[in-house]
Amino acid sequence: MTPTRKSPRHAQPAAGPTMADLARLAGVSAITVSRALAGSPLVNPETATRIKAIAEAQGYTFNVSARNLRLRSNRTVAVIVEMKPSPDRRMSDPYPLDLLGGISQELASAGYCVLLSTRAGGDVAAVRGADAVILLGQGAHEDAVAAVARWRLPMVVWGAPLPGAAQVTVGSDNRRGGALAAERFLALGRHRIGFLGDTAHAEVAARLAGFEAVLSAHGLKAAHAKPAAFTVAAGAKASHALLERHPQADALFAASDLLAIGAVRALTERGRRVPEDVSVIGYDDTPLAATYVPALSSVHQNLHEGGVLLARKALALVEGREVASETLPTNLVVRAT
Amino acid sequence: MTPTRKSPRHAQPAAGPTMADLARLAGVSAITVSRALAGSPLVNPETATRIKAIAEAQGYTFNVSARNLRLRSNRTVAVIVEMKPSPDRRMSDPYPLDLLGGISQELASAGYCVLLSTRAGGDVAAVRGADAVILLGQGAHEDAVAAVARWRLPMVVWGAPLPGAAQVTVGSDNRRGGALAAERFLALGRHRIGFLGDTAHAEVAARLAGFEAVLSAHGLKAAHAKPAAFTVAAGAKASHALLERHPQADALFAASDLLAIGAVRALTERGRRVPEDVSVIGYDDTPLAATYVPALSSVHQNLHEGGVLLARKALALVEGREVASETLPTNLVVRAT
DNA sequence: ATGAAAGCGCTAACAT
DNA sequence: ATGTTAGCGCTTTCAT
Repeated sequence: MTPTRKSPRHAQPAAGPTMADLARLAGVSAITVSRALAGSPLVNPETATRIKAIAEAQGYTFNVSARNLRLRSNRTVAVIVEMKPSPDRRMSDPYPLDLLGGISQELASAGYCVLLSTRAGGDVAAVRGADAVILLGQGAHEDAVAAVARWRLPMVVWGAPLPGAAQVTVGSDNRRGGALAAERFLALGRHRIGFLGDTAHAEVAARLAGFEAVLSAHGLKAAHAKPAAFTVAAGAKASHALLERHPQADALFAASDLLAIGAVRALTERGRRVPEDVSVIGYDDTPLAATYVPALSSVHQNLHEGGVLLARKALALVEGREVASETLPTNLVVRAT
Repeated sequence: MTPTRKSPRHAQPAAGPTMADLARLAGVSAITVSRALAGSPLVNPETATRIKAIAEAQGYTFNVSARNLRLRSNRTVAVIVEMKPSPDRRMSDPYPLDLLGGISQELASAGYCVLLSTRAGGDVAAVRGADAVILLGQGAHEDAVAAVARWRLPMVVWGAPLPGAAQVTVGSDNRRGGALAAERFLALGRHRIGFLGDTAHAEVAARLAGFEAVLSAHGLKAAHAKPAAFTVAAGAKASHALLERHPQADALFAASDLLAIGAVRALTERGRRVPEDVSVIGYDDTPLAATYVPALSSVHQNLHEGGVLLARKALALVEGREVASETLPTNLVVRAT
């Protein structure tokens, strides 16, 4: 009646060896194996070496789920990327990947995993089970933030800090980025200045705020145009609209490099030369900006470092430490335009 | 002596409710809760609805680790990206993100998770515990493939199929891409043709093979130059070297758009006009190519679809199904160059 | 320095 | 349609 050995009630594809198996082979108990593999100082170094050798020889793989269940932690951070993977709206901004690089590096070195998902993936159990969420991009009117906040997980957001909001934000200094662009235009003697960007995005709003602050200090105002998307075509269209109203514009600041390229295209189509007649500054300093002809001036943000910072704050949140929002420095890379 | 209730031996931060808690509240057993939440047809619809309501009200979150432990499967696929996240070598190719979009979408809809990692992350336990690996990029001389293959997990590789190799590969038709470029050059009446790319990468080798096959059918040979990296600067440098040897070249095919832009730059520096004197074709059809001036002709590959396919094959491997390598169609997007 | 016992939360098998 | 039993592989007490 007493259950003697493993009664194979579950017809499973017999997996690799467990710690118990290794223990049997090494003539020790499972807990010693656990300690040895975890590098605990409690085990005799010789025993530990022997156990590790056996583990290696047996092709042992650690069962993460078992540990996670026992420890009630998943050592996993979900990263939510705003991706609309449709053929027409390609993810042309390479910025998420740079951020991901930083995040991945930092989390990996802390022994955490990066679980990649989109907003739609929020109902996947594993995402909800993550120890924290990193949200890349707040979305228009912070809708993404609101959606993910409902998951009630520790959350860090890449974007612009919002006055009223409680969540932790990491982002480049968008205000300063905008201010730098304005200062550059003023230094060039430009006075008929336009802005291209959808302020429904908090980052863009901050860029505009910094931009306008400098201009208004000099008694100037900026004309706005709101592109429908972050694409070259939308940038060109919005620029045309703006130039229709302000044909004498001599400087345009765009909220992204793609929009800036659209602006250059629209200006060229209208027979206005860049940079002779009109200065253009973009944002993000993507490879696009550097290689474009004319080489595009652009506001640079260190995305890799941003990723590292996002990861660190997420981990701090998991550990219950106090965490504050942080802003990364931005700088203007002056090129031909 | 009989263990009556939960003896709280483990001082853990009391997590949310478990299925047992919900069962108690609903006046059913845990297994019924399990079945109800899993949408099993075995439970009375009314009971199921009631249980779901209670779960919702209690803020229940499913414990993935427990299920994974029980089911001996992690429902997770690791995606290995070749990222060297250093400031000088930015990840400028946006292609991994498009692939990731497709992968993520497909895996999520199958209830699987995407675990993002780099080659260095191979010792993270969670990665080794994944049900399969998707490797993005084979690496020079397939070193990445060799490294990841050692993990002995079901693996699918994005790249070019190799004659001798056993692993499953998904990639665009690199040979055909090369052939299309060659045909275009011939149609333009070009005969002094050069190729820019490092054939240590199998994809590049395949592009060159297709390219040369068409040329040699017309009794032509291509001059080679091997850029040190996939950057504009390396492309320009390699182009200069090639043009030093073949100053009369009238067409250049580059293994990536960035290299192609480097080539245009080098040509311009040498006083040769593009496309009047020299035709240039790139590869990948990145936004870079479309927005560059002159607009760059480039070989297009559908990366989103590639990602979907990678994911499907990975899942098929997990399920023990037969899986074959696959090649996606490529087409040439003719622009100004 | 090592071990015994217990249980993390879930679900497959076998009842009823 | 619902319940009982058992156990996935690991690690934290509390012994020795």
